[in-house]
Amino acid sequence: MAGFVSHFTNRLDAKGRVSIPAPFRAVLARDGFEGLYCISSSHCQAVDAGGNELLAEIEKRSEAFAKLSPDHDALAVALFGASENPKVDGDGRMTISDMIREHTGITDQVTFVGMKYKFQIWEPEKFREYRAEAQKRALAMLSGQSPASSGGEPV
Amino acid sequence: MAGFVSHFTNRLDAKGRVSIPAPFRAVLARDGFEGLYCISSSHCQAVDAGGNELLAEIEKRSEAFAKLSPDHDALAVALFGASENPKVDGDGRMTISDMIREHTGITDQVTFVGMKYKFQIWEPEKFREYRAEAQKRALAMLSGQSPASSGGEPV
DNA sequence: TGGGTTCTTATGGGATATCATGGGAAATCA
DNA sequence: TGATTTCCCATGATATCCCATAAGAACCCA
Repeated sequence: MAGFVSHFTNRLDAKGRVSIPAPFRAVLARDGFEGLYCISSSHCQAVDAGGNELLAEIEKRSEAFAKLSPDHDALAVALFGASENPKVDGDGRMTISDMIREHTGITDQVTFVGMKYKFQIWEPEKFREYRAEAQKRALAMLSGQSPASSGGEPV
Repeated sequence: MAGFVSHFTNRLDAKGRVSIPAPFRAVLARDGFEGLYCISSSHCQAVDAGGNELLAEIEKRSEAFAKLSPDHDALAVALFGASENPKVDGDGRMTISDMIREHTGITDQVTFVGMKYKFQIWEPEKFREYRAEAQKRALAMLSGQSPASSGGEPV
């Protein structure tokens, strides 16, 4: 499988529920995580979501510091305090919590963006802006470092 | 096998399906990838498609950055947010998504262009234009012109 | 070499399954 | 007990599966 890829926009219903895109559910099922792991992104108005693979990545971060140390505590609060573990109902829907609403500005629609090992949850319009920016940035990053691709993509 | 070579133009049916050329299907079968991996090209109105070999190429690009960092996120959105993982039905057909339609301008016909480790999906007329340009460029490169002459980004 | 035969391939279309979404009813919480 | 959450079912739209067919390519055998 190719992990979380592509992006989808779904509607919130009157009860605050939204369908997680079916292809993403398939990836989560394979990952084996119970429900969904969510954590507010520290550098943009989106929420990171995923399963064990994302969680492992987060944990790796705090492992760099000795447990019980002030640094570790601070990081743990920042990371896990900003986390949630929403349930997924039998029809593959999650409810958007107040925390997610506040952090993302989501009102009636949700955009899910695949990022391979995780996906992000965005307010659609904010995502469009971020995406345009990300594309510019990606182009700059890739032409800066990749060995052979600056002068026109090799066939 | 020689990878994806030659090019083919097939018709879209009323349901938005199109047959992937049989020689390409043979290459994909050997590659072993589930379905098809597609990603919008950042520098022309085409979609890159392939299997594990293409995916590995894409993944290599983001490996240079630490996961969860702003750089990695931006790259992942640009790359994997613009990717898809379409199924291939029992008759070797894929459906052309809205994302591909918008990016390529495809309406009723699709041109598949072999590029060895991947192939591209084009609107036929746009491909003809691009091809004429590419041939000129190739000629210049082969006859030893300075690579700087590739200056004008095509399309 | 020629001509018939079989396979493969692209394409069409009907039947079926899946998905996103809505809403009622039961369960849970405060 | 009132409000919210969870579970379950309904529905329309879309996607998928499966089979049919026609044209062309490959094959075969005299």
